[in-house]
Amino acid sequence: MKTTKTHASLKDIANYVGVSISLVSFVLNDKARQHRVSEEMVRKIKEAAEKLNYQPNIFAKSLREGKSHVIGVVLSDISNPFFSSIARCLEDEAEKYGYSVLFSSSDENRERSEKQIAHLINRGVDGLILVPCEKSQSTVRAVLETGKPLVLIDRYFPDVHTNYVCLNNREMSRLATSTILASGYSHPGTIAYDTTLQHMLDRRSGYRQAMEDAGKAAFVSESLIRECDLHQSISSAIDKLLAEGVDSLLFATNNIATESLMVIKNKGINVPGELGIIGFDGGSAFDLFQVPISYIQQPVALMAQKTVEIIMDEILVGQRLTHQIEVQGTLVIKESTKK
Amino acid sequence: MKTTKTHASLKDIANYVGVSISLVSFVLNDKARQHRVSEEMVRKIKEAAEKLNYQPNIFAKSLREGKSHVIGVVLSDISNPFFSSIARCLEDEAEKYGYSVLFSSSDENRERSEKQIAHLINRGVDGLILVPCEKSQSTVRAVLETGKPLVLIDRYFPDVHTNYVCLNNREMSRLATSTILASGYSHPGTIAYDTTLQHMLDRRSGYRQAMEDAGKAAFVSESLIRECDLHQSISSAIDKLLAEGVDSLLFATNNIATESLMVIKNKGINVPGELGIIGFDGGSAFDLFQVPISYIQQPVALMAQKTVEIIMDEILVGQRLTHQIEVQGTLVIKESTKK
DNA sequence: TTGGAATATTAAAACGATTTAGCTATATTC
DNA sequence: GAATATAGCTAAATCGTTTTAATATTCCAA
Repeated sequence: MKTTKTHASLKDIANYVGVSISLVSFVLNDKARQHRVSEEMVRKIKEAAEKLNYQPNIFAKSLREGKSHVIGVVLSDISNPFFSSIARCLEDEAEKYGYSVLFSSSDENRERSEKQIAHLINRGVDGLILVPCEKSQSTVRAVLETGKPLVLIDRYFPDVHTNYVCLNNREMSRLATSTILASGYSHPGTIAYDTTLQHMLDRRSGYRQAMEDAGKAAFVSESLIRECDLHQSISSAIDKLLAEGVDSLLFATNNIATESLMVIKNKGINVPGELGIIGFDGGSAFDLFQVPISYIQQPVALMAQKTVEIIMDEILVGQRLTHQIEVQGTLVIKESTKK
Repeated sequence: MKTTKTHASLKDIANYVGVSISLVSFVLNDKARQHRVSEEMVRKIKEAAEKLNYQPNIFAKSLREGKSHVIGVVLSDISNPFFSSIARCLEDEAEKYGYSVLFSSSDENRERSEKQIAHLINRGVDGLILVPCEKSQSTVRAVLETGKPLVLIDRYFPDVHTNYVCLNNREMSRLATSTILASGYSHPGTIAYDTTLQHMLDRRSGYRQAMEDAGKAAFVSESLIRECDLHQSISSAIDKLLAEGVDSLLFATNNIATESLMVIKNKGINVPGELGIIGFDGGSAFDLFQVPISYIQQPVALMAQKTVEIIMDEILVGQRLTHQIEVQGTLVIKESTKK
């Protein structure tokens, strides 16, 4: 017959064996030697723990240590393939340290993200991993002030001194653009988000850099779009760019790429003949297009690994060096850029 | 100057105002009236709490109440679009109750999922939402025995009496198949996973039902594949089905569909002319194919809502009725089935 | 003037684990 | 034989809440 009592506690074991709670605690925390517990007692207590199926109460432990063994993560939207793959990798990495991960989706909304961060901190997370949204410098600074370990991922603020892990966005964008040029497209354009977020600025500036390097500074054709009504905006952005004589496009994110490809397909534009294309982030979707799409690949697993490494260092060791890591992307060339 | 002390406690407020801890607790938990705390005292305490920026310590609270206000979720793989969209909806629903969600990806591996479940229970989650993997009836039963609120989602076991929320798989599959037939395809086949999981059996049996109803029981062409080496298996599965004279296909999951479309594209097969197609679950990917793909749409948000509703009922009210919910899918017809 | 309500507040136990300081014996040293 | 180590164990505080039972004060009726 099962009682309502959920689990055996140290006390239960202590009573069962007929010793004090302290002794049981010592033994089960591998401090038996340190506290000179006799061999026989160790055996007895371990047996009892086994028999009573002892599981330490995590609430009590957390209360005592002031640690939850949970990391909080706020990202844009976990249903976005790029972020869900990051999520998966973060989960796997954290597990290696015995840590769990609590996710929140901010939808790029600053207020929402602030609430979520506050909520996570109240939840007692031991550290925070953030994909910060636009103009959230003050939010990030506020987190820094709490002293909670913090790592930004995918994005960073040049004017906020924090840990971060992100792609070498500028360089990858430059490389992609110069690759397009080298493939024989003379007028590449780009579509990016209309945001002040640094990773986006970097992706745009990489494009411009390549154009300058090619002596084409005069022909820089960028379309910036807001995230709302994405489909609508993309459609008119593409119209505009084509009217300007663009013969190839670099898409700054996977969402932009997906929407754009839809529009391009509907317009019946031929890729790569009429239009060359490079996207950010791969994904099976891009291989289903009329022709496989070239793309800039982000080493998501590595990014997650570095991120968790940094945060665990701070949590466990109390390390306080600032790590700012730029990981290298890979340009994956497929059919969409072969004129 | 900031002290290392993280946060103000009830004690700090009590000292500040010069009253007992109990009083502060009453006031801050809105039990002032019930405990006849004077108006003035309520004001003073609330002010002090505000001033000291009081945040209740969740560990202490959890230890006391035996509740964590966290729900654990074990699903196949959070980086799979279907599950990440479920994840997102679960997150949103749970938030309405002030609950957070802890995700784990089992990779359809039973042992892995068992560890994760144990880990989540140790973490003190108040309930579990599971996408159970094959042959994990005993695991599910074990969870039931702990008394933890439990809801299965997407899948269920006919021989285990649990809460679950899933699609009317059989009916949707039947409808999809009969729609294919009605569109003029005479020899539909299906590709599904080689598993004993009920949702997959249902999807297959729906197909067979439709074939029977159409008097075509004789021509039932199913290819079952294992999840490993998905791409390879799919390729040969399609070869086999085509050799059998299949002129249209129903894919039992989004992963199967994605892989299959890739193969079909590479083989240069014309859709819908040579081959009609219906998939499970939509996704922007399917719209990038040569022709938009018809698909069975699952009401993911509704499923998540029902799931969380059931589990919160058990957690908060202690309700112990068993809810077994089948939600209705929608057949979305696009070009891929228009012969 | 004594007893009983009603009001306003507090003390203390409990949740379960960790850890410091302390208490017995017995063993060792000079 | 007295002083001191040492081995083996326990008591009790602590983390921050919640909640029950108790206390103290006032007020009113009998």
